[in-house]
Amino acid sequence: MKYYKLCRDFYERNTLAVAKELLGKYLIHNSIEGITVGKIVEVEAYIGPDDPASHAYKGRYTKRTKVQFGPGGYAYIYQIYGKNFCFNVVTQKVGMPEVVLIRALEPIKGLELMAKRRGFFQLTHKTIKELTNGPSKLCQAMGIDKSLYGIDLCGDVLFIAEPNLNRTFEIIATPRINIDYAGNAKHYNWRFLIKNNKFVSKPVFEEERK
DNA sequence: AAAATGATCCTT
DNA sequence: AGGATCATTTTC
Repeated sequence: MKYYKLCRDFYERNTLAVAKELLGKYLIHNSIEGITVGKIVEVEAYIGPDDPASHAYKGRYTKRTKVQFGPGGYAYIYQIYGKNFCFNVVTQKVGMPEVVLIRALEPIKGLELMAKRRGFFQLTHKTIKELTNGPSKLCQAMGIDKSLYGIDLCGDVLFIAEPNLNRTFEIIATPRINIDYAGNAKHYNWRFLIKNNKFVSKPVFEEERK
């Protein structure tokens, strides 16, 4: 497969720009079990100390959020609701704790390994759709857990690449999911997804669009 | 030391 | 629509 790996310069920019440009890119994990690849179809931006939905709100610096404060292009992985992991890419420069949460992938390669990790016994249209259509589902399918916390995405284990293809698509922006506690920020359209893609975590209905 | 809180998932 | 489930953070 031909692709162009994204590195520091790509990540250390405006977070909303990075979020939108991540759509259509390939997330690749070279693990001991094998290689898995998924196309990014849904993301959310979490933008620093002023964003009430961000783990770094008001500059909160803990063992968990530490990596957010470093340079862009590193993996921010955290555990939520006990068993589930979420994978984010750190954006912007040192001292700016901003990230993009990867919320859904379209499975591209290593589907059998993904199914095995997800506990599915066979690949059908139904199970393929359930492989990576959610932030924690994709972590399970891709073999991403806390052991990869802080890993450099400019390396060869876990990284994002631009595929050598020229497909175009429309981007839809909506409010972020499950952040009702975030006050006014819950209305910001900081969730981005590829229009009409079947692998997003939650479909966007026409009547919801302004 | 104890309580509160989920950037979710799965089943009903 | 609700329960599971437990690491992480916050509060006392």
